[in-house]
Amino acid sequence: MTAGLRAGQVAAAAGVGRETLRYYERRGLLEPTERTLGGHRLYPAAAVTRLRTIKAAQRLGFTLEEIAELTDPRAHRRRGDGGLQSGARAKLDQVETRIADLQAVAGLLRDAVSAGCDDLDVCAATPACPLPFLEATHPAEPRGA
Amino acid sequence: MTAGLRAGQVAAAAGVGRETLRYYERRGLLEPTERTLGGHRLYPAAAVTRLRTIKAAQRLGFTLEEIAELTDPRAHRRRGDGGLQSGARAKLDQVETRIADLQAVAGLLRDAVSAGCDDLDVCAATPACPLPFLEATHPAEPRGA
DNA sequence: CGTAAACCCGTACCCGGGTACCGGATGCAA
DNA sequence: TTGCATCCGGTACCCGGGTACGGGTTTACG
Repeated sequence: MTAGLRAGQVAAAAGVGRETLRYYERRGLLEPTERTLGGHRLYPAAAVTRLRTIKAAQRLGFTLEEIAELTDPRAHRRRGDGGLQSGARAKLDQVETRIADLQAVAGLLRDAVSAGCDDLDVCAATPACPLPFLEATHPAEPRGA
Repeated sequence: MTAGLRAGQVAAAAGVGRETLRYYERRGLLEPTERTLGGHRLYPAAAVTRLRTIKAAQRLGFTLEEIAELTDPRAHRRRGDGGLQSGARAKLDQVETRIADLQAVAGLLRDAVSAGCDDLDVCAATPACPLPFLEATHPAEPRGA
């Protein structure tokens, strides 16, 4: 029966902004809380843990939507169906693919540097230019550097 | 003195949408073209090359803004100042950092899988959980997976 | 010359993950 | 009880890289 934490306390404890709490509630990442008579939210202490969990998952590369789906108790996953396990494996695949892409990009950048490529437009015209001017091998993957 | 290519021809040849041509022109990536009397754009053949160059640079992880800056002939770089060289080296650094981050993430995901972590909220409460619930080591880097 | 396709411009919308702003209402302590 | 901190809800804005829409021209072909 803890009296409940105020929004600002939870936010400070979890290292997020107060607005973020409302945002996560809208997104279904935090359950709607108890309220005071006046309508102010009262969070259980577990909410702080929950927020840390969310942040940890984000650092692992999960989107908020994925986190909501993987950890929503109401969702269509049954207890112990290994939702997180398979989610983590799938995410690991994505991350590894992404690493491979970036390693290819790094290779190209090294080539461009060592080829002494000074001007993209000029370089594009020389046959020695190592850069791939072909149509996107797979489209626009490495964008968010 | 080629007569000039129509927007649709250039777009098709470069594998981009027609809207993208206008967008790039607004962004300063394509120079304003000649126009017909009626106001339709007439592109030189080089525009297609230019677009491929832009796409290649994007694949290397440059943003449109960086590309504009690195390849704008009017910009403050003088001919042969190696702007692209140093740009490529800087970008290479960024990419390598990103790879390292992602490798750390992949390691954590592997840990989470092999630890049999089934439920984030539960796992977070156990001391055996390998996930970092500390405050962001460096904030939110691996987001764009 | 008629008609359909291509093109023009401006604007709004999309994704993800928040942040900022606002006026008004509440909570808490002195 | 008063005064100030906190909180409420709704909405708008930010980043990057485009895409979509819609009404009005213009061009090209038969």
